[in-house]
Amino acid sequence: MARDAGPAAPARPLRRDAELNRRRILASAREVFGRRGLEATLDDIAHHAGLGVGTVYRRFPSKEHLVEAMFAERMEEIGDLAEEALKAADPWQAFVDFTWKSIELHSGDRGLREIMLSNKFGHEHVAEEKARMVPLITRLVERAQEAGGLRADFAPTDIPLLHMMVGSAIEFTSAVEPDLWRRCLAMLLDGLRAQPGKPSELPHPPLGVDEVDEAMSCWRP
Amino acid sequence: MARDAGPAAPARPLRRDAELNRRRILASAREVFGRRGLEATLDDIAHHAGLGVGTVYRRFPSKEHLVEAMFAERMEEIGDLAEEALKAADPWQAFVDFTWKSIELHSGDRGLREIMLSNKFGHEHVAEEKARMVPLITRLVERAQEAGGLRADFAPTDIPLLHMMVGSAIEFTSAVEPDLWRRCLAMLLDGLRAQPGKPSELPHPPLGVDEVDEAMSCWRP
DNA sequence: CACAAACCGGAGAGGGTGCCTCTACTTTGT
DNA sequence: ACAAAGTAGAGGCACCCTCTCCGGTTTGTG
Repeated sequence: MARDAGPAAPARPLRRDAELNRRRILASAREVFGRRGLEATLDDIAHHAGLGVGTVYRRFPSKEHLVEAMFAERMEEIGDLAEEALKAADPWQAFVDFTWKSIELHSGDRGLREIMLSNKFGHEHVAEEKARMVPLITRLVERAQEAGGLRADFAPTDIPLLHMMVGSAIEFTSAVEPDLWRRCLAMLLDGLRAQPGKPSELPHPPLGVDEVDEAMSCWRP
Repeated sequence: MARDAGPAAPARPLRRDAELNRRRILASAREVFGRRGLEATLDDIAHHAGLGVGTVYRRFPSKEHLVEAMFAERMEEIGDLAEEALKAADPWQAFVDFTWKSIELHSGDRGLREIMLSNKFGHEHVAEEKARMVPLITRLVERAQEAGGLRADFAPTDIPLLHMMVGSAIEFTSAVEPDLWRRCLAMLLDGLRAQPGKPSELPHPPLGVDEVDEAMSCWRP
């Protein structure tokens, strides 16, 4: 509120090596948070970047700050997706496309999923981005319903649930068959149609029995 | 393998107070594991039972053993459910009923969900029970498909995924609206029909916007 | 080139958690 | 009444994470 120097006041540019390392840290964080979720430690991120922990803390005051810096832009992408979807001609198709694309964005990034569905991590920027999406998604849902594509009893607040459910399928199978969530989402979407016809063709074959076993061995609550 | 005295060799019955406390421990474990999942500590369980930790360790050699003792019978219940469902007349209805009932069994018990979907906890007995269920569920699925109720591209290995997905919805909303999973499962099942008609009536109203927010605040990855 | 400012590495402080043990004390039941 | 069985819960041990500190290195400017 009373922060004098805006974020666009880099008093002096970073030294060349420092700037290079800053980028290394962000790249490493993206990968490590993506794979292991926000529970990954800054030590992990530092070492994965080939740096010491101190270097990370010199650049980012805390883990929170790094997380915020990392995921602000990715959240924006999802918001943009919703905005774009509202411009599409066919409202049902727009809804379906938005769902596929937004989950596609999650799919490789466990950290992003956690940020989106929990309030415990991001702060201002992340919260703003979430708030921006509420009316967009509401509109998207209403349009799809008015057009008779989406079942009338679906509610905008079911969207996070949907992301949660598919997200858990992603987490469960990612070690074994990282694209299997497409199968789950396709079935789910079949259940959301107002006037369902034949079941749609599933975009991914089922797991084998042994793969289920492996998934159960990798997954931890 | 070379364990001489079978499990049915209680050399001497427990002292009266000890037996009472053993039951207190199991009851407490059931409740605490159910609410907090298997990450709950034995200290928590002991204190919730009004006992000291030492008492718990006198009765159960380790946390693992307590978990195994706790959940063996509940796993059996689910297996029995599948067996029973195979006797029902209408194969599709049998499939649907089994799904509702088995998830109903999970719904209040986070520990049970974790046991079922992860291989990291139970040992022998739990694994046996899981193995017993495989052919039962396969048969249940095949019958429902042959009867033309269940979509033909559904696979028995999709069942754990389904449990996973609904389970995550339970976890996400349990603090806010513990029965909301019924809504999710109803939509999911609509997506599994071979010849869907109108969408089924949802058994639970949607969350409110503020409830979503609360769920996001309570939920942790 | 020389030198101050900026930067790096990583050991370890500080604070936290959980499993399990150990012993002085209490209860049971013969 | 007394030995055997049971109990409480403090604390040992091992582990983990965030963040700090400081001796040594790099950068880029005068």
